[in-house]
Amino acid sequence: MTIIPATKAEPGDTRERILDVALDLFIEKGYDKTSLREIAEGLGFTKAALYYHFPSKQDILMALHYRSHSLLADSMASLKELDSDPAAWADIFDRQIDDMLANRKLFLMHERNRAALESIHEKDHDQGHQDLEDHFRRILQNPKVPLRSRVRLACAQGALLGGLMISGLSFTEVPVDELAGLLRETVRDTLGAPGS
Amino acid sequence: MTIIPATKAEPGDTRERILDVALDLFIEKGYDKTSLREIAEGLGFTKAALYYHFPSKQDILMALHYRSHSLLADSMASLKELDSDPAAWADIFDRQIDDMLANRKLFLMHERNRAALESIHEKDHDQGHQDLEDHFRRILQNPKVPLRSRVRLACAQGALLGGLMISGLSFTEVPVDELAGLLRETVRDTLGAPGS
DNA sequence: GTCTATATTTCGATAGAC
DNA sequence: GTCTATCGAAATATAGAC
Repeated sequence: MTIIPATKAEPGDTRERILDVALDLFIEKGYDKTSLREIAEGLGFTKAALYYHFPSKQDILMALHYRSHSLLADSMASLKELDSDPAAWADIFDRQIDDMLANRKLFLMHERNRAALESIHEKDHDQGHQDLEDHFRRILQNPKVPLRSRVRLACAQGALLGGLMISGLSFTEVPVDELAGLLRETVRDTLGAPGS
Repeated sequence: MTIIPATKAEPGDTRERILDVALDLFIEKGYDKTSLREIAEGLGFTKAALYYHFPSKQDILMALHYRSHSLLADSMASLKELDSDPAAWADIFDRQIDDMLANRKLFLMHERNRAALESIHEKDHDQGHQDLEDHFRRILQNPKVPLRSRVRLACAQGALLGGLMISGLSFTEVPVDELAGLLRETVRDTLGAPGS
């Protein structure tokens, strides 16, 4: 398995088209139950042709993972404050909400293929691949952070994912701005009042 | 595929032992990447013996699904109020929190195998199989319920799942009562003040 | 109820022509 | 860049003995 950087070539590129088709199928049927044959059929050519663009099926999933990874780069930049200061969490979530809403499908895929993603994630130690979720996990296990704050952090992350997942399916007609506002206010309440 | 009722025979029953082993493996590796051979090895006998107890691999997953289904039976009973009265939602979640905390593994499995569960869920129309999540989905698509309430409902469900999932991994040493209290208060905030 | 085979299928991956 | 053809592995499921 080789690591494929998340470079976006010009649109219409076969490589990107493969990822788009795979993304839809991974959401609809899940990674494991999606065969390369199905992906190829969705593109109008055969299974073997995929291997010109991706050395393995896992690399297709990896490439999609890197898409979301690069999307959250901005949120990642401000992660250092995350450990020490629970009061700053809400702002970080605010930024995340925008990123995620703009790319719902990517995170829907992530949500529906946790097992598959984690199994390739383990083999990723060669790269300095610091994941947003890894960072969350570390905070949640940090005994210096009050338990109450940790529970609320875990719930806030779940609330955001839950809201996005449902919104990706049920609230497609609602303007993103309105949705973002509602999510922001809800996540803030989940995190709790700063002085509570 | 046949439907297997969630009857609990006496403990030590092979059937239940199979489900326990399968539950652990489905959480750890995911349904798709867990082979019948692995399940059988965890029990000390061979793959073929499983087929005496379950007609197919999917039926093992189904049986586990029915376990969680029966666990939420109580919460289901009070679901009729759910559509009309957002103020009553918090109470229903309260009941759910207890049920889910007492059976974290089951819902952890559910969370990590959404794709697999949904694919068998579609073939389940023969049974009058009213799912809790189905019911939620219906409310979330009901235009009579204010959008703000629907978003908060979706987020509350996500918050609960997120909290449980993390707690199932990180907060194992925390007493359930304390955890339940924190989750209750957090979910309430996620749903929002009754009069807000 | 559990075993030893074995049947059957499907899929990921490769080789090599065009 | 895409094709045909095929390999090899792994998994689900079955048949029938004990």
